[in-house]
Order: sequence, then structure tokens, then C-alpha cells
Amino acid sequence: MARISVAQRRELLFAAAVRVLARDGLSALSTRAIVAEAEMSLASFHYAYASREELLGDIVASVVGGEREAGLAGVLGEAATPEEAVRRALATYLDLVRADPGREQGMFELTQHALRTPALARLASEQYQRYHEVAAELLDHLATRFDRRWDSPTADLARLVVALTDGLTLSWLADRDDAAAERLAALAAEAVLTHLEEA
Amino acid sequence: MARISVAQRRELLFAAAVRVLARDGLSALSTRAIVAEAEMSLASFHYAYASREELLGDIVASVVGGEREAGLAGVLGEAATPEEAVRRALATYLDLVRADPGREQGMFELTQHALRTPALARLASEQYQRYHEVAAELLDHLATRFDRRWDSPTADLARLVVALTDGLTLSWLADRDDAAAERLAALAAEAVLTHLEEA
DNA sequence: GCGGAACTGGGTCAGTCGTCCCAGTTCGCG
DNA sequence: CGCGAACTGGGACGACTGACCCAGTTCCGC
Repeated sequence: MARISVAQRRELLFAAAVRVLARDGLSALSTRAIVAEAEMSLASFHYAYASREELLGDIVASVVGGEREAGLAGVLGEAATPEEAVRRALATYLDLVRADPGREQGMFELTQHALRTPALARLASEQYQRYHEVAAELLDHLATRFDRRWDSPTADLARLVVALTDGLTLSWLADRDDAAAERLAALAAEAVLTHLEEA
Repeated sequence: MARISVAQRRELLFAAAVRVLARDGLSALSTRAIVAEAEMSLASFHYAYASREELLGDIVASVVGGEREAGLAGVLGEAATPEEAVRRALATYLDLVRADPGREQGMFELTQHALRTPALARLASEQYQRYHEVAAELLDHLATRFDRRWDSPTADLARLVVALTDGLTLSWLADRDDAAAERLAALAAEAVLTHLEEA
């Protein structure tokens, strides 16, 4: 077999684990399923990772990085009005979920698991803290860009945004009703925009 | 040991399973853990239930019954204004979550699991449909009681309410920030009340 | 009080899990 | 070229899982 470095092997295992998690869920994310997906032997897993839990921690931590959410900033930049920006950001987020529902569901499962596992509980709360930070940054960016201001602390509004996206995701995952989800996204956008006022 | 009917045994096992689910999570909800909690033998389990999955289905179905959510109607009845009613309903819901966080988390885990399991997927979507129905009924009840009307279909607003409560729950479960959750509940109430207008 | 049905406990089975060990192979460096 | 470190594959271990079987015990209706 190909002889590759530990670092590279960790990356391959990590990517394989994410694929399995999205496709089959957390309960199917066994070390054997991961190495099968990565086409490695079981021993290679424990050569690269001390334990399964360490890999799980890596996945949670990668979400904290939040490259994905940062992508939404691009959407904001293209909009002509703040109203359009918020609406398009939420619509884009919904598209993201619909494009890869398993991934989003896997992240929920992972967060739930992390909250139950003392060793990972800290990571889960950091994950949400990061969500809130990203959302707050987007809101702040929006206000300065269009010379407007928010009538409540952006930290609080950021929580509202995250709650709305979570709720939107769970709702669509449960019944896959596209039309209803789009109407909900519109209502969510409106709920946020209510707090936008002239500078 | 006590000789009891199958029906009664199912109830005892059901209650024990719910306790284990709330305390230790879905991954710890093994048949052995359940019978230990119910102080029965393993054979009694399979005498009362054909399989573990059948019991899981029962639990999901019981959520669909939604006795708990119906309790919120009482809160609405006590309020003097619709604004107060919505605010108090959401605050009460938050209290409910805080009083038994494990239960709420267990329900999330169960829903996620149901969505991944073909045999249970239907139940999960029915569960959310039921949530939406209950929320819609509450909104309708509110409008008639105070002689007001909603500016959007209550079906759509119900979805917003469910999404907000889900988001509120996940947010608090992740960081257990009471103050932030209360501010979020207030924002959520405001988001809903925006759509209330004179008759 | 007796027969048959209802119910119970203990033991067992095959399968999966995370983890580990060890004999081998391959590589980079001197 | 050779040596030691890095890396690999296969196999194994003990623990746990859901499901099941069967020999007993207890209860109810007759």
C-alpha cells in the first residue's frame, strides 16, 4: 500500500469520516466504517489517531473553524439593499442545507453527542459560540456597509439568527417541504430585519 | 416477581426507557439498560415488545400525542393581552426545557435517529406536523380570544414558532446561558407578535 | 384442585464494537 | 549498502449489543 505520512493519513481519515457521517449518520460512524471508506486497514487508524473520540473531536473543532458560514459573507456583499442581503443569505443557507442534508444532520447528531460526552462538551459550546460570533460579524458588517444600525445588541440578534437557521434546518429535515421552508426563510428574514433602523 | 399484564409491562418499560433516554441519551438506551431501570429481566422485554425499535416507535409516537405542548394553552388563557400571552408561553416553554434538559435533548436525539431509520422516518415527519398543528391552533385561539388577526397564514406562522422554539432549545442546551436564552425568548416573542394586527 | 395459559429468569447465540499487538515491509539517512 | 525508524496488514481480545430459547413458576377459570 501507499506509504504516506501520519498527517496526511489523518486528513484522509478525517475526510472519510465526514463522508460516512453525512451518508450513514453518527451511529454508523465506526472505526471500521471509516477505514473502509478511506480504504485503509484498521491498524492505520490507530496509528494516526489515538482513539475514535479524538477524530470526533477534530470534526467538531473543524466546524468551529466555520469556513462554510464565512462563505455567506460573499452573498451579503452582492446585495443592493440590506433587506435583500438578509433574505438572500437565509435563502442561500437553505440551499446549502438542501444540497447536502446528510451533512447538516450529521452535524446535529455530532453536537448532540458532544453535549452528552464530558470530554467533548466544551467543544460543543465553543461551536455555538463561534456560530454566534460569525452571525454577529455578519450583522455588524451589514450595518456599516449600508450605513444603518440595529435596535438591539448584535450579540442578541446573532442568537436569533442562529436559532432561526437551526429551526429552519430541523423543520426542513423533518418534512422536506421546500415551499414551506422557503416561506419560513422569508419570515425569518423579516424577523431579523424588523430590528434594522436608520442610522 | 410481580406478575403483571403485558399492557402494564409495556407501560413500565416505556416509562423506564424515557427516563434512561433523558438521563443517559439515546446511545445508552440499550434493552439491558431499560430493563435494569424497570427492574425486569431481559426476557420480559421481548415478551412485551417484539423489538427495541418497536419501543422507540412508541416513544416517538407519544411525542406526537403532544400532551405537553397542549399545556401551553393554559398559559395563554391566563394572559390579559396577546402580547403577554405569547411572551409568557415562550418563557414557560423555556422553563420547561430548563427543568428537564435531558428530556428535551433525548427527544432531539430520537428525532434524528428516526429520520435516519426508514421504518421510523414517517413518525418523525408526523411529529413535526403535529408540532405545527398545535402551534397553529394556539395562534388561532389567541386571535379569536383577543379579537385580533394574523397578517400571514397561521400555518406559516406556526412553522416560525416551532423553528424558534427549536432554535431556542438548541441554543440553551449548547451553552446553558440563562440570561441569553431569556433575551432570545423575548426576541422570538417579538418576531411572532409583529404579525399580529387589529381585526 | 387442576389443567392450561400467562408470565418469568437465566443462559446463550451471533454479530459488532474499540482497541491493541506483532510480525513484516518499506523508506530515508548515514 | 545497511540500519533503524516509520509505517503497514492481519489477526485477536474482551466487552457489549439485540434477540431468542426453554425450563420453570404462578395465576385464572373451570
